[in-house]
Amino acid sequence: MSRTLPHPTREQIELPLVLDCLSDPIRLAIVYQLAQQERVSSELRCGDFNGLSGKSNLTYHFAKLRDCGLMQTRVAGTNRFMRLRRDDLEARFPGLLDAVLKSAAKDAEKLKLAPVCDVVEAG
Amino acid sequence: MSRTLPHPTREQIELPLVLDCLSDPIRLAIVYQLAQQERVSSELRCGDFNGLSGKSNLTYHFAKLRDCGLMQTRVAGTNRFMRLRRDDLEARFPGLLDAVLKSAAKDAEKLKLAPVCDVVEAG
DNA sequence: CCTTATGTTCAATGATTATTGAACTATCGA
DNA sequence: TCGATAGTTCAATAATCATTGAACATAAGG
Repeated sequence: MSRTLPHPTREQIELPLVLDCLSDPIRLAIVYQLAQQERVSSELRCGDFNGLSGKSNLTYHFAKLRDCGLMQTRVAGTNRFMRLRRDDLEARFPGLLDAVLKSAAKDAEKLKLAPVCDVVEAG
Repeated sequence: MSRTLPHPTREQIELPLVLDCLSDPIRLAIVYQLAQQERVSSELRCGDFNGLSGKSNLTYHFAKLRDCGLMQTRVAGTNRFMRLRRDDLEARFPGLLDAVLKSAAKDAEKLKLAPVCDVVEAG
């Protein structure tokens, strides 16, 4: 059916919604994992997050992340590819996403985040 | 009544709780106003926030802000003085509070935050 | 003492939230 | 065409949330 999903424009991204989205452990883990993977590929499929929760629950969280402007979803066949809206976030709220990701990285264990590799680099 | 209120230690401050606290417009306004005032005085009374909501609702939000470690409450007579736990936040999540405050400042109008130099003394 | 000003506690309410599973749609590959 | 794969939709649930007002507690000041 619809090949494109609704996303807010850069200007429509709002701080309380972004913070609320990031305050949920599952959504934070999604964003974190997305950020981790960015160097390899800017996109991940829904299925790459199946370890975090059930599929229908993930659909729910993906919608929230998309609605608040944190990530963009691209439909390709039966797959949905998602990426962080880094530039939009940075333009809108400079330094915010990095600060959150760095904070999350500090508590990676406690937050049960993907222990893949280091997300932070020295400034 | 107990003269001291319970606060989490620096190490007990957790990212999701902090983000969730900051995601509420009223609480964000409280934190913002507290940050604005910091150069003049590090503390504000509960009553200084009466413009944001009713007293009992503010008590509720103050408790959330205190419980998550964002602010500290000091009891003095019939007054409660509150301040931002800037150093603890900075130690725990470097750059996070500043990024949020800067982001909030960008949307000050939209978020109906107190104008910079305008500290209301009604009465 | 009494009054006033400060802020809390409590109960009730309506709204939102995260989660689950079953049923469903749509696409790809053999 | 058939069957497997990827993900959504829907309804139901339990939990938490923000908000309100009334009643309460405490301290300061006359």
